[in-house]
Amino acid sequence: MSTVSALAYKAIRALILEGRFIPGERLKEEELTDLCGVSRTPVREALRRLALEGLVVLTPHQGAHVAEINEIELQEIYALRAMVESHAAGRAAKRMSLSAITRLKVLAKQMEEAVAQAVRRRQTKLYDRYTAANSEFHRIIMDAADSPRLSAMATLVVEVPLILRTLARYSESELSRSLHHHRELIEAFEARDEDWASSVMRCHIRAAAQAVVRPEGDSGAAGNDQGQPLGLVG
Amino acid sequence: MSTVSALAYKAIRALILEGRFIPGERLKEEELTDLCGVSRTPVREALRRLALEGLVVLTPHQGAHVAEINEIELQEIYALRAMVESHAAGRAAKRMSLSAITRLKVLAKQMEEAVAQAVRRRQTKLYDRYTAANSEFHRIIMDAADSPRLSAMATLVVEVPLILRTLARYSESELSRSLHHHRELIEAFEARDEDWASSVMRCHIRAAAQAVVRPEGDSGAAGNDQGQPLGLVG
DNA sequence: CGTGATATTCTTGTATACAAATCCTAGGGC
DNA sequence: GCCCTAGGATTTGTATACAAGAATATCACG
Repeated sequence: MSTVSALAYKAIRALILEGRFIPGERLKEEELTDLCGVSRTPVREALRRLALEGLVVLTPHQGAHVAEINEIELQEIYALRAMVESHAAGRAAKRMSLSAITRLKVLAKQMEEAVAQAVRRRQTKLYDRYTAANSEFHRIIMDAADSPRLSAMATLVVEVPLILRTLARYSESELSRSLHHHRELIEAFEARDEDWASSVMRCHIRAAAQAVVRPEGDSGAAGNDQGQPLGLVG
Repeated sequence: MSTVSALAYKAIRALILEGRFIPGERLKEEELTDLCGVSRTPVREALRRLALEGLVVLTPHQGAHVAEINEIELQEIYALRAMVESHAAGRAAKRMSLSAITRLKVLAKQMEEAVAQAVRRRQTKLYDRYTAANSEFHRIIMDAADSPRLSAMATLVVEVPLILRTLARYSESELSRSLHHHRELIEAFEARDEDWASSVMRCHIRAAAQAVVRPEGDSGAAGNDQGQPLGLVG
C-alpha cells in the first residue's frame, strides 16, 4: 500500500479501535476525508480493506458502518481465535528463535509486574502497559509461526473484539492463571513441544473468552477471590 | 460492492483461476482496464481485494503480480485448510438443515457417477462435473457452519491452490476413499456428531494434500492400483 | 391530520486528469 | 567493452469531476 492510503487505513482503524466511532455508527467518506486530510480515493481503499478485515461493514450505495457484534458472535470469534492462535503456537514451537523466546520472558515479567503493582495499589484497572505487553507477546508468537495466511486469519478474529471496548473483568485468580499460561507457553517453546504449546494457547484463549463475556457486575471464577476484579481492556 | 467493481473483481479472479495469467505474471492496471471494459478505479479496488484474499501480491509503486506459491507453502495451506474446514464441518454438524443434507447426498452420488464413468471409459481426466459437485459439496458445509469469519478464512486457503492449476493425481483407490469420506461426512451430519464430522473432514483434506503435492509421474498411494491415476483439477 | 408520491439533496460509485515514483534506455566516461 | 548516470517513458498513486442511486423533505390528496 502506498503512503497516503496506508495512512488513511491506520488512521481510520485507530479511530474505530479508540472508540471514536461506536459499533453501528455510519462512516461517511467525506467526514473521514476531513479527519484524515486525504482525498476520498485512499479513504475508500482503507474502508474496503477494513471491511475485508471485519472491522466495518459495507453496504452498496449505503456506505460503511462500524461492525456490530453480539455476544454469540463474540463467542464464535473466540472459538476461532483459539483455533488460529493455538495452531500458531504449535508452529511457533518449532520455529521460534532464542532471541524471540528471550523477549517473551521480558514481556511475561512486565505483565507480572503490572499486575502486582495494580494489586498492591488496589487499582481496578490495569495499565495499558499490560495490554501493550500482552499484544506484543501474542504478536511475537504469530510472527514466529511464520505463515502470512495464518496471520491474515488472526487479524480477522483478534482485532474485531476490540471495537466493543469491553472491559474484560479478570479476577485476581484468573489473572494469575493467565500469567502462568505465559510462563508455561515459554517453557513449551523452549522444549520445542508443538502440542504442548498449542494446548496451552488454547487454554489461554478459552479462559480469556470466559472473562470477556461475563456480565459487568459478576466478580467471576469460583467466587473465592478476596479482591475486586481487575479490569483489562481487550 | 457495487456493480462494476464487483464485475471487475469476478472477471480478474476468473482470468487468474482459468490460467490466463500464470503465477508471478504482472497485472498491469491498464491492461485489465481493457479486458474488463471498466475504468482503473474499479480495477484497482478488485486488485486490492484479491491481494487481501491472497490471489495477487501488491508491491507499492510496482503493481500487482499473480501470487506464486511453492511446495512448502502449498503444504502449509493444506494444513490451514484442514484446520478451517474441519472446524466448519464440526459446526455444520449441529446446524445443517435436512434439505442441505439431502443436497449433499445428491452431490455425492453425482461425484460417484462421474468417477465410475471416467473409470469405465478409461479417461485420465475427470470431468468438470466432479469438480463442480465437489466445490458445491464443500461450500454447502461451509455455509451450514454459518460463520462469516470462518468463510473468510476459508477463501484464504481454498482458492489460492487453484492458481497453480495443478492436476492433482488421484489414484483409483484414493478417489474411492475420497468418495467414502463424502458418505461418512453425510452420516456424521445426520448423526449430528460434531467430532465425527470434524475428524472425517480433516482426513479428507489431509488425504487430498497428499495427492496434490506428489510429483507428476508418480502413480501414488501404495502402488497396488491397477489403473492409470485419474486427474482432478484442484 | 395522516399517508403517499414526487422532487430535491446528499452520498456513494465511476471515470478521468494530474502527480509522483519506478523502470528502461541511451549516452558518456573509465 | 563495461559500468554508471541521466533523461525519458511507463505505470502506479492521488485528487477531483461527473453520474447514479438512496434518503429525506415537501406538498398534494384522502
